[in-house]
Amino acid sequence: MEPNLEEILPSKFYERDAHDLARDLLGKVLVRVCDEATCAGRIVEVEVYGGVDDPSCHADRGYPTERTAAMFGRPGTAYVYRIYGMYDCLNVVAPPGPEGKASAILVRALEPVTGLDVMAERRGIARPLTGKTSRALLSGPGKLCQALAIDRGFDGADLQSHPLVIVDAAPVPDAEIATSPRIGLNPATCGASTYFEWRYTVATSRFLSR
DNA sequence: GTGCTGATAGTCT
DNA sequence: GACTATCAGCACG
Repeated sequence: MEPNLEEILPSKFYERDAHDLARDLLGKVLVRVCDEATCAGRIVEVEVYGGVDDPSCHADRGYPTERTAAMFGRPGTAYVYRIYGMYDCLNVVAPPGPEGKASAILVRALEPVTGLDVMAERRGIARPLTGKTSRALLSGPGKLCQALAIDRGFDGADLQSHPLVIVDAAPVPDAEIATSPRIGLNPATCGASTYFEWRYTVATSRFLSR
């Protein structure tokens, strides 16, 4: 079904438990409006961070730093950080957990919807796209930020106003949602949280990060 | 298909 | 000074 790129998700959508929110973000569409084109992708993979004690969460220490301040902001805003010196990653800020611990949802992969040409150009991928190269457009947190031209300028930005919004689309049935451990965590520093199944994916999608 | 390596710079100790 | 919520490219089977 074709998403309505005008139907922006309201603040109320973000006002609930981060895990419920993460499940319901699956299937919604991230829309990036820029001069060249409107680019959009359907969310098919997310991970929850924080909300409770979670050493893998950047905000686990409980107070904001210059980098993590946005994670302590209003639900439905963006937290964008740089990783490995070269990639930016987009998170959706979620409400804090019961003990006031900050929480956010990392957007890990999207299924291309519109603006494929512009996204391919930003990613340095040759056109025309094939099945294989279209998969490479948005199948990872660093990749999707590159394709949608999302950088740390969006840190703290509201996801309910252009040029970056999340719009409504058909929900994903529970039967199609899979959970698994989060990607890239280090057991030495993250302990048991390394194995929490806090990664939510649309199991039927061929556009996942792995 | 799997697995390893290097690139790269900001953040916190 | 150590570490990192990654990716592309290459080797290998």
